[in-house]
This record gives sequence, C-alpha cells and structure tokens, in this order.
Amino acid sequence: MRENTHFSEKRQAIYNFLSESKEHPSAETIYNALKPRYPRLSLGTVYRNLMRFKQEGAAQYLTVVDGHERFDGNVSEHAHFVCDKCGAVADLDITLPESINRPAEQGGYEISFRQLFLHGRCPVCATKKG
Amino acid sequence: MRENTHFSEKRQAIYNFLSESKEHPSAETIYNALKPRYPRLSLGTVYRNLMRFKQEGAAQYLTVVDGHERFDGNVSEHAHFVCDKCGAVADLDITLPESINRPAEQGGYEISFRQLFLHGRCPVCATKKG
DNA sequence: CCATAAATAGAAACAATTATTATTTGTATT
DNA sequence: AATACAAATAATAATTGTTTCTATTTATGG
Repeated sequence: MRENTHFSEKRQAIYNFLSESKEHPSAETIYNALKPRYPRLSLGTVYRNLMRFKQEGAAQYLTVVDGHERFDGNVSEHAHFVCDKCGAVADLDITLPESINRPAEQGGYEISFRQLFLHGRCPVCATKKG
Repeated sequence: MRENTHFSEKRQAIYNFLSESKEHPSAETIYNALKPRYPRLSLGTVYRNLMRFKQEGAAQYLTVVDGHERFDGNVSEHAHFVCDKCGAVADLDITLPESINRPAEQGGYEISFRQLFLHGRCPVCATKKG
C-alpha cells in the first residue's frame, strides 16, 4: 500500500501480491495468480511494473535463481534457501556481520547490498530419493 | 589438466580457459576467446561441455549474474563481487562460518553449497558518475 | 581398413524477457 | 460534460541466451 505515486488497479494488485507472497514469485507466477481476477492483465504489464518497482529501489530487489528472475517484496537483508530439485525459494533468518564487507571495501569496492544463497534440498525434497 | 575421461582438444581448451580465467566467463565469452584458435568451434559445443563440467560436479559450478550464466573454474567456496554497472564478477576472499547453516539445517534443509554475492560498484565504476 | 561409438557444427527450436505500437484509461481544465 | 493531454495497458513482435536436433566428422578398437 503506497500513496505517493498514482497506482493503477493492476499495478497495485501486482504490488500487493508481491508484498504478501512468501514464495519469491517469478513474473509468470504473478501473472497466473492475478489473471483470474484481472482477465485482461497482460504479462508485459507484470514485467513492466516489476522492473519499475525494482528501479524505484526502495520497493524490492531481484535475484536470478533458476533461469527466471524471482522477485522479493521483502527489502530487508535476509538469506535465501534455493532448492536445487524443485526450485523453491525460502527466506532464512540469517544476519551477516558487517565485517565481511571489509576485504571488498578495502579493495575499493562499493557495496550496495549483499545476497547469501544456501543451495541444497528443501525439507520436502530431502526425504525423496533421486 | 585431467586424465580419467577422454578430453577432446576443444573440450580441453574450454576446460583450460575456464580454469585459468579469473573473469567468470559466460559461454559466449569463452566462445569468442577460443574462436580465433579454433575457427570451427561452435557455441553449442561450449554450452555442452560447460554443462558437462557442471554435472561432473567436482569440476565447477555456475552462478547466474546478469541474465547469463557465468561459470567458475574455482570449486572452493569463495564469495563474489558483482558490479551492477559493468557486470564484472570478482572473487573475494571471504570465508563464511559454518554456524550460519544452523537455522536452515534445523529447519530440515540439506545444504550442499553456499554462495555469497556482494553487489555494488567495482573500483573502476565507483570513480565514474552515474 | 572397417565397424562402432563419441563429439562436433550448424541450424532450428525454445523460453524468458524486452521493445513496439495502437488503444484505453485516467486526470485536469474549462 | 466535453476536450485535451499524459500515463498505463494489451497484444504482438522482436531479441537474447540456451537447448535440442540431425547429419557429419573424428576418435577408438578389433
């Protein structure tokens, strides 16, 4: 829910879905989820608005996981678990210490944000064989 | 340099280039680099061999950075700096403590590998405006 | 040599994303 | 309410990175 810029109904719907979702949806996932309620929604609109949210920065950032971009409405720094079998992405409550920035900063790098990915099997896939 | 499986000349060249490169090249970068020496090299061959290296596991893993897959011949765990302006990827000598795995492991996740990305501006881009 | 298998080149197919264009919707002004 | 103008959208086409396919080439072993 925001006020400053004029949010069209669809833009608002995309924003809401992203904010409320915990599944780090791809553009297509969002599109499929909203299509029933907004039959005239187009995939291009979803992409356009996600890119806009991303550029507005404060809103959310993206991560490329399994070939598609996945979006995250949670702006605070947090780690992600990526299941390499089913592709699910889950939030993890891991806080990285500031100190890990040191080597990079001393090398002249300017750090804007950090991403930690743990890869492996999610609890569901861990029990299955293969 | 490996011996167990039969390495064709081109496969060996791709493997060598990847091992010796510090730039985390994409398939296309490798293709362009080797093309002069192997004029009949095809991009498909580069992709096929990179996938094979990846599946053989021990060889190397990949990271998706800016829409392309980037490959890394360094198998040991290390962090990456990604310049969001020029797309360069650099290795960082950061070691993550084992303890960060705890929350995920206790949640039933099986961790196979970890990736830490620091995003921002590389030393070259940091001095430029924009 | 010859037979068989593996690796490749080149082209076509594919999938995710981005760009384009015409149309629709919204807003402000009178 | 009618008009003009700007922003947002739908639908489609175009692009880009990657994968698949088939015929050809190269390697290997008898």
